[in-house]
Amino acid sequence: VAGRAKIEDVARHAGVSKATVSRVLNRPELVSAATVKRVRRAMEQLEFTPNRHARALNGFRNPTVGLLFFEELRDLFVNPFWGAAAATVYESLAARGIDCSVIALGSAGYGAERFSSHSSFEQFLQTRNVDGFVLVGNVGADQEADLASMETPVAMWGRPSVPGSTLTYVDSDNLSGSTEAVRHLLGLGRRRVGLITGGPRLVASRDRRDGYLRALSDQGLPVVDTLVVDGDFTSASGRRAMAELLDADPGLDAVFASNDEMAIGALGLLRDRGMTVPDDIAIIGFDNTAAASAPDVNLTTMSHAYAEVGSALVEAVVRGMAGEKPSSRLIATSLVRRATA
Amino acid sequence: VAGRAKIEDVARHAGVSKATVSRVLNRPELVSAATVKRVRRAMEQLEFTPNRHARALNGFRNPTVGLLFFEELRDLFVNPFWGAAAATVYESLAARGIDCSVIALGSAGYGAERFSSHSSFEQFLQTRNVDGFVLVGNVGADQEADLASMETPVAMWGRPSVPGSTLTYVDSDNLSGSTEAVRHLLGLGRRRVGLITGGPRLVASRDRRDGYLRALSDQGLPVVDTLVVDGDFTSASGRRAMAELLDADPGLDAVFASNDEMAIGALGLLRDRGMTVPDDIAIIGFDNTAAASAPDVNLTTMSHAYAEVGSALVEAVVRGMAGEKPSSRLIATSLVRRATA
DNA sequence: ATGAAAGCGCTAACAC
DNA sequence: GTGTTAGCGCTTTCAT
Repeated sequence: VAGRAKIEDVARHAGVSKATVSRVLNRPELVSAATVKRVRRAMEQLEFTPNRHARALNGFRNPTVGLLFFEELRDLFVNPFWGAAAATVYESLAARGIDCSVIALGSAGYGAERFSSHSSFEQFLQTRNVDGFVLVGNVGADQEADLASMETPVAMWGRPSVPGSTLTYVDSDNLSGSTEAVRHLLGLGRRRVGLITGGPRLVASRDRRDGYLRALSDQGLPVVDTLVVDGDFTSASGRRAMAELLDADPGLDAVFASNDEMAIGALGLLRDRGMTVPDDIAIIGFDNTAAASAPDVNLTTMSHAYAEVGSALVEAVVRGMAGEKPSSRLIATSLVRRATA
Repeated sequence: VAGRAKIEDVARHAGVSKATVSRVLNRPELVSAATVKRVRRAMEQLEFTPNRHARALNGFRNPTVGLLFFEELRDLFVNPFWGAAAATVYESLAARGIDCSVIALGSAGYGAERFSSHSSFEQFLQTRNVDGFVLVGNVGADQEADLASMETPVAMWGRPSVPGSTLTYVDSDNLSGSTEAVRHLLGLGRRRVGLITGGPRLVASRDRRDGYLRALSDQGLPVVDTLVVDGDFTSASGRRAMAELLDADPGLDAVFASNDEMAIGALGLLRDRGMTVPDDIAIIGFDNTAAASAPDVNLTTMSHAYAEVGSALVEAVVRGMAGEKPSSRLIATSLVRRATA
């Protein structure tokens, strides 16, 4: 970064003024073709690259959005769902030429705990000097409120947990999706279907449970309490939950797991017990992560429209950056039929 | 970003000059305690946050390093090895208060193909205005050369493929690691051990193959050509390779897979064929990714010292930013004994 | 210990 | 079409 050529050098080299060089950079149509050419050549010779900070200082937007990730960063890279989510956001950003600065708030990075007061969290974000934020992960209620009140545009992947939040969000329609998942099971003739939830804490988890309940009651089927078991979205918890379900009702014929990882954990247990899927028990997951399509898994699941959610999110921040007030969206999921249901 | 308080506002509010406010920000020891206090209070009241671009323009380093990822971005978030690698780099960066800007060069983002000439690639990187780069993924030879000649410090995860490259790198000692892996197999009394490689293209893959060869020849064992099969680091290829190996030698008693994913693919095939691991065939992988430790996998494998590699990489760029010429490092791997060998 | 003033590299009126 | 000039928000001599 030492001794980089500046606009003034280029100007001297090309025998024009700084302003002309600047115009060539930003609005070449205002400059005569010959001059443009001369200036461009000078730029190349001097290996000139504009200083983004100087441009930014003049209100030039060198758009950068912060990909704000809550919870441990490792999960961003390791948890298949969040990884896929982040990847589509990044790709939409890149397609629009927007830089992406990753900001993880897991304790290994900047622990969210560090931000006691509203203002210190906001300030932390302010100093990043990005033009917008896309939120991914499980945002705490406090931070959700802080974020909603910032002037920098923000768009969140997933419905806000705070009722009446004004935060712009894009989410998969988890309620309809899970309803469809369970209906699919019922359509297969299954009548004793269990649910493995993702715990009571997360909105997506509650939505998926509600879909399960709705599908059953739509068919006039009773909800059996012991057939609803909490997991925590990890494969190990799915395995445990599956065992519990089998204890509760050995005649169980189907299970809806609230995500693929838990479904895979459940599958593992069934395999170990020598049961066959889907003949003995049909299994359906949610998310359609990469692992679900592995040849020895081949899990039937509900898929997010990943790319669509990602680009809707990016569109929302971009609109926000343009001064508009973007609206939230719910995006349909789709059934991916594979071998387990 | 509109209407943010600036230094001048704070100065007026506190009844001092801009210079004093700036001093409070950067070198408070030069300002009287009382003034510092007054200014700080004014800052809080006005929710002042310094403008990073203005500071940068004055040579203030607001360190940001670019995490440059080659190949598809999805892999960063989805491929377990690269994900873990990126996470440790990010964490080391965060621990030092360095911002991280992710730049993926997969075709879905900014395809590396776009950069025909040396200078256009360099220029692309220049405009990111970061202070250093950490390279992750499989860097092409051309880009490796370009990167090596940049003034911005660069540190790469993995040995350069170009012989004699001056690029600073940090790598796991794949050669010793794989030698140890195969020795472990031999120590178990196995004598007919197969190798699933990651293909001839990648340096790490070749190093791991060389380790296999070395371990065998150290024991005076012959290398059987048909027991060395190419995969491509995916689970599916591991599965295929395992089948090939079994065809070549039904009496095979061990396999070293060049990464965990392929080992897991191989495990799947063996399971489907009703063979038991490790009794019939012992399997050892490489990388120690999260999947290897899953309860129903429990793969014996060679682990990278992830955190150490990540922090060595960050230390290297940081030294580079300080004007030093950092040196490359090779970091030892370690055997993680689990159920498959 | 504090203030005044000159830039950092660039953009955007406003003149010519 | 192109040049002149005044900032953008901050840091940093140089005075006082």
